[in-house]
Amino acid sequence: MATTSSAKSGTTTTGAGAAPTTGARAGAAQRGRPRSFDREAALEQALRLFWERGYEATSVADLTAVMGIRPPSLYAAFGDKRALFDEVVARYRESHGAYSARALAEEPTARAGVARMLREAAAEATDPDHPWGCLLISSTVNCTSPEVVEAVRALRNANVRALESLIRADVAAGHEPAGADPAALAQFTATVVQGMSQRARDGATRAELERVAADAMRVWP
Amino acid sequence: MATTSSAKSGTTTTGAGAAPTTGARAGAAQRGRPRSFDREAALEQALRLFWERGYEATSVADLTAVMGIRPPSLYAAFGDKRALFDEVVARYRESHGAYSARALAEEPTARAGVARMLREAAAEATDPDHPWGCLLISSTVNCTSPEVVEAVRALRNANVRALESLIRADVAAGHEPAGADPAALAQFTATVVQGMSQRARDGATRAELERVAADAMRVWP
DNA sequence: CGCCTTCTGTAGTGGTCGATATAGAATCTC
DNA sequence: GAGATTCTATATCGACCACTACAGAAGGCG
Repeated sequence: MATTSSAKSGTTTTGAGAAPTTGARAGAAQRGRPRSFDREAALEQALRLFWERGYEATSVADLTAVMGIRPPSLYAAFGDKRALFDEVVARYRESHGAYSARALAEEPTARAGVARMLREAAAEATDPDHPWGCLLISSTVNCTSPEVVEAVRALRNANVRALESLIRADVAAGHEPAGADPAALAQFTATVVQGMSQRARDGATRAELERVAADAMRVWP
Repeated sequence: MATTSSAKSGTTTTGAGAAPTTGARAGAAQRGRPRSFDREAALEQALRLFWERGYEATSVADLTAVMGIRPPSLYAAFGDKRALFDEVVARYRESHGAYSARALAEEPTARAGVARMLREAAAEATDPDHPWGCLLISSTVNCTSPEVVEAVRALRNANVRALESLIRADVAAGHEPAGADPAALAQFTATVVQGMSQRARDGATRAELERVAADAMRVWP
C-alpha cells in the first residue's frame, strides 16, 4: 500500500529531486549556479518540523530557519509550501512510515502482520529520536486548506481499505478463522493505530503503547 | 471527573457569565448599556467553530462572523481568544462531552461504564448535528501555543488517570476479574476513544464505530 | 574572456493575524 | 434631566503570513 515512489534519484548535494513540477532538471548536465545546500537534508529538516507542528502551524519562516536556507531557495527547490509538504509526506511514507507496509507485506498472515505493525507503531510513535506520533495522522488535523486535509485523509482511508482487502484475502485463503470480519478488523486496527499516535503525542510511553498493541490483538477471533 | 463548573448563572440575554476575569459583574444591578447579543448563543457558535477547525485555525474574524458580533464586543465579553477558548472547553465538557463522565458514574461497574462510554462515543463522534470527533481531542493537535496545548492535554491525561482509578477501585471491590489491569485497560480505552474521534473526522460511520466499540470490549478479561 | 543559465540574499509585496483606540449609543443611578 | 457606566461600530495597530522582484553571485559553455 505504500512505497509507490518514483525514482527520486538519490542525489546528495546538487539536487535533481523528482518533485513533479519544480526543482528538477531532466537528466544530464546541470547548467547555471549549482545549489549550495543539501536538498535531501533540507527536506528531512522540513519533515521533522511538519511532523512536530503540523502543516498549517509550520510557517515558511520556520521552515527556512531549520532548513538553513532563504525563502527564494525554498521556492526554487520545492515549488511552494504545499508542494514541499507533499514531498515531505511522500518521504515520510518511504522512511519513517514504511514499517507499516513492510509488516503487512512480510508476515505470513494478516493477523501476524497487524500484530507486528501495532508493535512497531508503539515503538515508532514514541521514538525519542524524532517527533512523537504519526505525521500522516497528526499533521493535518487542524488545517484550513481543504485540499491538504483531503489529500492526507485519502491516504489514511486508503490504508484502511488496503488492510481490509489484505484481511479479506487471508480469510478467503483460510488463513484466518471464518469468524473474522475484514472490514471490522481493519476499522478497529486503524482506530487503535490512530489512537496510539495521539496517545504518544500526549506522552504515553513505548511500554504503555506496546501493551495497548498486545491488548488490541485480543479482538481477533 | 467532569462537571466541575462554577455557577455560570443561566442568564439568557444580559450576560453575567462567570468568566473568571472578564465580562462578569458580581451579582445584582447592571449599569451602563446592556449587551445587545445573547452571550450563551454566541458562545455556542464559537464552540461549534473551534470544534470544527481547532483553536489556531479559527481566527477572531471567523469567530465574530459566526457569533454575529464585532471584535470589541468579543473582547469585552470574553477577554481574548484564549479565554474564549477556555470557556468553550468548559462548556463542551458540560454539554457534548458530558456523556463520558455520566456513563462511568451511572453504570454499576467500570466495565459496563466503559462499554456504554464507547458506545455513546461512537454516536456522539458521528452525530450529523455537530462537527465530528471530540473537541478535546482534535482542537489542539496542531497548535503553536504551548499553554493551550498543555491545558487540553492535561484534561485528556486526567481523564485517563480517572478511568484507571475507577477500574482499580472496581477491581479492588471484586467487581472485575482479578486479571484486569487497571492502567492497561485505561490506556487501551483512551487509545480507542481518541482513535474513534480521528476515524469519525475521516468519515467513519456511526455503525462502523459502534462495531469498533463492541470489539474493543473483547479486550476486557 | 563573454554569455547564458541558475541559484542566493536583500528587501520587500499585499493580506491576514490577534487585539485596540476612539467616539458614539444605550441604559443605569441620582 | 445630568452624570456615570458599559457596550458597540469604525478604523485601525504592529506583527506575521505565504510569496516574490530584483540584482548579484557562481557555475557551465563557446
